[in-house]
This record gives sequence, structure tokens and C-alpha cells, in this order.
Amino acid sequence: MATTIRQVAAAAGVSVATASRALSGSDAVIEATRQRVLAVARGLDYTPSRLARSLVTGLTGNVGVILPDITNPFYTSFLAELESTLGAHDIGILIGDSQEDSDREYTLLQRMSTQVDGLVLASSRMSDDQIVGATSKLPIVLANRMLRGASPVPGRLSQVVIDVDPGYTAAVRHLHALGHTRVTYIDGPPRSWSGLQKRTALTRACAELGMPLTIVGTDRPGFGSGRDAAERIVDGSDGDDCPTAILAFNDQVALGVLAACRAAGIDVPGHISVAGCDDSLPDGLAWPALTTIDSSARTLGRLAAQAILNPTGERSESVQTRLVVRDSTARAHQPSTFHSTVPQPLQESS
Amino acid sequence: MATTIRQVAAAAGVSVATASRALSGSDAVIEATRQRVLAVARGLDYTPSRLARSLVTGLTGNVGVILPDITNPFYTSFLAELESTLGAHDIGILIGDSQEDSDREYTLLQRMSTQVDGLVLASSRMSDDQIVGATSKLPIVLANRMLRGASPVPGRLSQVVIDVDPGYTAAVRHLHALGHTRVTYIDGPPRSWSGLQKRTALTRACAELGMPLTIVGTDRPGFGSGRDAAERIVDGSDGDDCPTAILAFNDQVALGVLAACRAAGIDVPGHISVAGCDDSLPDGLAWPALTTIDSSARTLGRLAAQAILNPTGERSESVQTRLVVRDSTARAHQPSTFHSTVPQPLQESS
DNA sequence: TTGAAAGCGCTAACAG
DNA sequence: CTGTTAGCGCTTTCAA
Repeated sequence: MATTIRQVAAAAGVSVATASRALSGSDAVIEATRQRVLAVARGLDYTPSRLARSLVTGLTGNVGVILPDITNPFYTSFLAELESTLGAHDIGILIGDSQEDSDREYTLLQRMSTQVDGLVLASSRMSDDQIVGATSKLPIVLANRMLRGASPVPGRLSQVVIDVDPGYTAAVRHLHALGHTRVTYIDGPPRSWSGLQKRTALTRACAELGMPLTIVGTDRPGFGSGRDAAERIVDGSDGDDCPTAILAFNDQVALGVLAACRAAGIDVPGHISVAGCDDSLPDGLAWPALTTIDSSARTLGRLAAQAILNPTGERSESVQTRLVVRDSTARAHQPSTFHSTVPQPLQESS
Repeated sequence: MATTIRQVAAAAGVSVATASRALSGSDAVIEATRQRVLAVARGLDYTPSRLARSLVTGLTGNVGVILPDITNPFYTSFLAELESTLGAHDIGILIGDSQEDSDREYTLLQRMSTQVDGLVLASSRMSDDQIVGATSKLPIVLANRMLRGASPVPGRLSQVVIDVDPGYTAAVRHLHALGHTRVTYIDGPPRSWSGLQKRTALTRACAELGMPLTIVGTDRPGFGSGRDAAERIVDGSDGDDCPTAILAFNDQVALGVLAACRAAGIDVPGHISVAGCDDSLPDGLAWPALTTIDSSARTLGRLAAQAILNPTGERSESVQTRLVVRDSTARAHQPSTFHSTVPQPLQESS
């Protein structure tokens, strides 16, 4: 059995109360006593039980983090920043991977609820009602997701998001200026809030410029989805309706697009321009260097950590985005090289 | 305040003892009573406090996982498998990122020690003594690391590792058979146990074939390190001592090597062959497709989870490895042609 | 089959 | 400044 505070107290010849005070750095202890207690504690290799402490104080010193896919670099960066910021405050992290499944997310939330002081829900797939309901058990930080305006935001809910609008709008304008006429967007998972934001921004920006937009969905926003989607796009097109540019939900998806193009012998950016989102790739990973939208998962992690550390009631912060132009986007390929120039009507599913 | 078992008991008209029994599925409760308690509990939205339960049972239902870099896909896969396996048994996970730092690792261990039932140390950078010492506080599963034979292995320590020897040996023989004469190995972090294994396997295999081996180190085993190391290798060599093949600590490093070669106009595998380790890349990510050593982080995660679930005293399991030949390794380039300033086409006759 | 009571290890009044 | 006392929410003897 591990050493308890009672043994420390006994060995130091003081009461448990005094031992507790000495150990927890209360100033209501004379220095000599404190030193004695501390020395004894060290000698006995005493580690206070956070469990017992939590039970009485009602504070656990832990926060729970639930995310859709711990294998996705976006969440991994987010988590790294969160962990290091909170770790510096001696706060521990309970982690749960919901695997994009809202039921599993709820189960995890339940399991964590009695052993954490708060919860960070990254890209939650739960309904607004479920989330609002959960705030009655715990303070919650919603990351990369916002409640639809309608529902009243409870006091114990913070929201930190990435405002993708400027970035995606700039991307569309950038492509338009380069003469692109048909752009396809490869979206993220169906229930993704940020996917909705991106679709919305793109739809608006394209409409403003009179550019047709095609949207295709994926289940998981990774390399494989991007590659598969791009293969379908390329295979399913004759020259006429093949997009001149592909925008992706994130850099991983864009990487998949680049791979599919390479495999199909399609030059990027010669024939098709490609852009990603997150600016998450180290220099040189993508070839050609990927035009992307700078949206830092790390920054989001920091904001989430601050919301946890500083729960000033409801709050809502957002990370700005901007376009980073690199080598994967260029002047549009001349349609004449394709078979025909007659524009086709494109369906749009948003 | 959340509902307590006392309130449930009161509302159901039974004692807390009975309520507890009903809730925890003890058979010493008449069915009618159980149903009543359960109904009341549901009505009150009761969630049992794991904290309180832990305090009395001495079991937390959590395990801690400490790893060197949560941003590294290897650990991320490992963690995903671990989380999902343990999650299925309703076991929670406390996570800690040591950032390759053994002091931080020890701090995390301390912090977790009173709120977990066991600890998984992935690629621990702590000393054997520290690890052995820690087993007195907790059952420990060492993943991707073994104690040096000397120290007696305590009963509460399990070790699950990847046996890289077959894979790296096969890689060396493969290169030798292709006529390679100078191979350079780009290693992982200084204190890495698996790095030591790899160096050892390579050194032996090369010695057996009379092939010289150069080893260069990195701090963090990622894309950037691989790229930088490869740049140095290429820049620092004139044609004569430039390696004909580069082996890497893992696929991320190998990816960096590929990028550096591409940037320098060096053809892979025409001029230099490259191989990674882990077989962690989705098909199409690397170009050319990467020859690698199949060593599954997921499998390691599963073994670690089993060691936690089934603590049959000391145990030691290992995952086997084998070479997966793809397109990044080929017949060695003839030194005489190396000095040409123009990159050579891929094909080569033999 | 149920209930009363004794803690798990710790902190937080309240006295002294 | 220090000690005594009462729990935090739960499980688990031990009796009934």
C-alpha cells in the first residue's frame, strides 16, 4: 500500500491537518514544522492521492478531451498544444477517441464526467441539444464547432473556432483571378461543423464570382479519402467537365489529391490546381508545394486551453485564416486542350 | 450538485447499500428492488462517481499512457489501438506527452500514479532504475523498450516490443544483393531503445556482408529530421563517398529523405535507394512507393492493451518484422555516372 | 435479501 | 499556529 498522509503525520509527530497544510503549502504553518513534514514525506516517498483530494475538494485537476480521430494530424497538433499548456498548470488529460461517432462520444462524456473538471469537445458530432444538456454536468469547451445561433448558449459553454471564411474566400478569388472556371471541393465528414463552414464560404464566394462549384463528400478527411475522391473525379470526367481546380477540406485530403493526379499522369498545377487547408505540412512534404489555408490547430488548442484555465463564463473566440499561395495552384489550363469548351451545368449539393 | 447514490436510495425507498448493490449488478438483490432502483436512478439522471468508487475499491478504471511525442504518427496509431481496445472494457486513458524528456516523463508518471491502475510507457526515455523503481507504485507495461538484461525484471513489469532485427537484416541483404556498397542509416533520438536495436541489427548485418555502414543521428524522428539529414549527406559528399542507399529510422524520416533528394535533383531509386520503417504510409503518399520494414504500431498497441487487461505477472511479447520491397530501392547506381550534373532518367540497364 | 455502520485518503471548518 | 472533527460518495463487512 502506498504511504498515506496519516503515516506522514505520525512520523512527523503532527496531526493530519497540519501535515495536509504543510504539504499543500498553506501559510498557516510555522516554517520549522513544514520542513519537518516535508522531509518526512520525502523520506517515506509520499505521493498525495489526487483521488481522495478530489473527492473532498470537488476538483480533479483533470480535463477530458474528446475528438473524432486521434490519428488525424489536425487533432494531434491540437491535442499537443492543449496538453502542453494545461500540463504546465499541472492539469492532466483524459482522452477519448469518438471515431466520428456521436454515440460513442456521449458514452465517453459520461465516463469522464465524474473525474474531470471540464471537457473539451473537438469537432463534436453530437447534437446541439446533447451538448447543451451536457453543460449541466460540466463546463464545456467546444472546439472547432459552434451551436447554431438559435439555442441559447449556456453560461458554462465556451466556443473556440477557426474562421475559415476569409481563407476560403481568398482561395476562390485567387483561383478566379488565375482564370479557373470549374472548381470542385472535396469536403470532410457529413456531420462536421467546419465542413459546413467551408461549404458555405465556398458557395458564397463562388456565387459572387459566377463560378460553378461542385461539392463531393468523404467519410473521413484523410489522405485515402482525398486520393479516392480525386480518382473518381478524374475517371468520371471527360475533358469537358473535369474541374480546373480542386479545393480540399484539409491538407491530408489535398495530399491524396496530389497522389491521385500523379498516378493518373495529370500535372499539378499544369492541368489542375490543388489547394488544401491547415498549412499543416512540413516544407517539402507535398510536391508541388501546396497552396493552402493557414488555420492553426495549435492555436486552436491554445485557445481551448485558455478557455479551460480561465472560465470567464461563456466565451467565443476565433482563429483567423488566410491564404498561403505556393506552387500547387497556377493559371488555369486552357480548355481548348480538352475536347470541348461548352460549359456543362453542374449540380451542387450543399 | 450531481445526484448521489444517497438521493437515489432515498427516492427508491431503500438503503444506500441496497442501491449500491442494485446499481453495480450484484446478485444479492431481489429483481423487483433492482428494477425500482434502476428506474429511479435513470429518472434522476444519476451517474455514479468513479472518484468515490475508486477511493474505496482501490481501482480507478483508468490507465496512464506516456509517450515521447503525440504528434508522431507511430505513437498516434499505437494510442488509437490502445484506446479502442481498453475503451471496449470501459477503461479510460490518461495521456501524457513527455516531449522526449525523461524528467518530464517522471513528472507525468508521478502525477498519474494515484489515479490510474497501471501505466503504459511507450519508448520510455527513463533509466532502467527509474522504471524498475516505478513498478513499486504501479504495474507498468513497457512498450517499444526493454530493460537491459542485467537488472532483474520485477513481477509488475511487462514488456512489449517490436523485433526489428529480421526486418533490418533483410533490408541490408536486399541492398547488398542489388549491388549497394555504401549505406547510411539515419537514426532516431539518442535515448531511443528501438534506435539501439536498429543500429545493432544494421551493424551486424553489414559486417557480415563486409559492407561499410555510416550512422547519422537525429533529435526527433520526423520528416524534418530526415530532410535535413539527407541534405547534409548529399551536400557533404562528393561523388565518391555519397551513399548508394539510405535506411531510415522510420517512414517519416524516409519521407524527408525522399523530399531532400527530389529537391536536390537526385533520382530515387536511380541514384540512391531509400527505405523506411513501419509501413505506416497510405498507398500513394510516398513517391516512389517506399520500401519499408513492416512493424505495426497498432499491433504493439494491441499487445500493450492485452498486457494491461491480463496482467499475468511479468511478460514479454514481441511483434515480428519483415521487409516490404516497393519502388524506392533498386539496383545500385554505377559510381562512374554519378558526376554528371544532369539528373538521370529512372531506367537503368543491368 | 436488506440495512447500519465503518471507512477509503484527504481537506476544511471550528476550536483551542 | 495546531489539533479535533466531520464529511466528500461510494463499497463492503457484519448483523438482522
